[in-house]
Amino acid sequence: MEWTDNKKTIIIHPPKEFSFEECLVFLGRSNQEMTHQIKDGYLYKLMKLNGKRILLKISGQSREITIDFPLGPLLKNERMLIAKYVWDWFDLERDLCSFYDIAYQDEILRPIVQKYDGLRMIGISNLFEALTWAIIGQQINLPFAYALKKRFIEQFGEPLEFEGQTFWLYPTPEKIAALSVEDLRNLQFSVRKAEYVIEVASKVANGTLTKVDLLQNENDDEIKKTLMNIRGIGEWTAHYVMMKCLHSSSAFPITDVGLHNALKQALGLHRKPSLPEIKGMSKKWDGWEAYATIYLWRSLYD
DNA sequence: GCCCAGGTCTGTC
DNA sequence: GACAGACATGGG
Repeated sequence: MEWTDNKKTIIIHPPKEFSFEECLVFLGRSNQEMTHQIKDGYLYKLMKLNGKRILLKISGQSREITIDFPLGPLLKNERMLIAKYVWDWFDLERDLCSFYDIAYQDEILRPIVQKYDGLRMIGISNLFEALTWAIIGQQINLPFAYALKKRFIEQFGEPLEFEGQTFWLYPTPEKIAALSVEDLRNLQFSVRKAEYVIEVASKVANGTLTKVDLLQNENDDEIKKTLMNIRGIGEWTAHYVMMKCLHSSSAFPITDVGLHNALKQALGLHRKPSLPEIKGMSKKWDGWEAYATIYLWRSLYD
């Protein structure tokens, strides 16, 4: 991790293959997003560290990311944890050179990685958030998924008012574990989805499901098995969470509808590619399937 | 009205 | 192991 600690401000020094602007486009893809906000080119993120609320105000220049703390100065240890958080958020530990090498050899990926050069896998560090967001988004269109998440956060999350804006902390597993199915039905969750979310909340709240434990697994296959033993987590969700939360570059939500549409478009097909076809073309992406997916998803919204 | 959305589970062959 | 049907709702 490369960063400079100026006490009031932190400056992150990302590796060369990074574009703050491209990441900002991704983060700004829905105006219903409540887990962060973008205003006047600044990215705001509210988080809680050891019970203390911290608001990050982030801006990107060509070779650095600057983080300010509008709520007041932080302790040295807190600043280090925040630097680490942002470093992981933008997946800056990863060396993208070999991905770009592979992608430039591939007819499908080449134009896309050229176009969105510097985009990185934006993470969801909070396991509970990653899991529930994935469950919420299952089988419904994205705008509706965002609408559900927005209601979920506004109903059960924690707000912070600052300079006329409201920032939100994601609901805690403890709070959600105590809900009834009916509480979530009121937000237009299906009965099934409500059950899944509450059950996952219970597991996280009672400590039987943790990020640390998941990362203790031997390999991605073991992590996947562990996740898929949980009700509501199938193949797609397991891979999504491995990408977004556990930093797996080879996770591959191959059944994803968005991925299918992106490939259809990239290849100029009249139908969506079949699973065997996708397996065939993804052989070239070995080890980088998650990044291929991120770039293909990106190609869908502009 | 019909089909498709960031799928998963259950029951059946 | 493969496959149909149910699940809830919104948009085209």
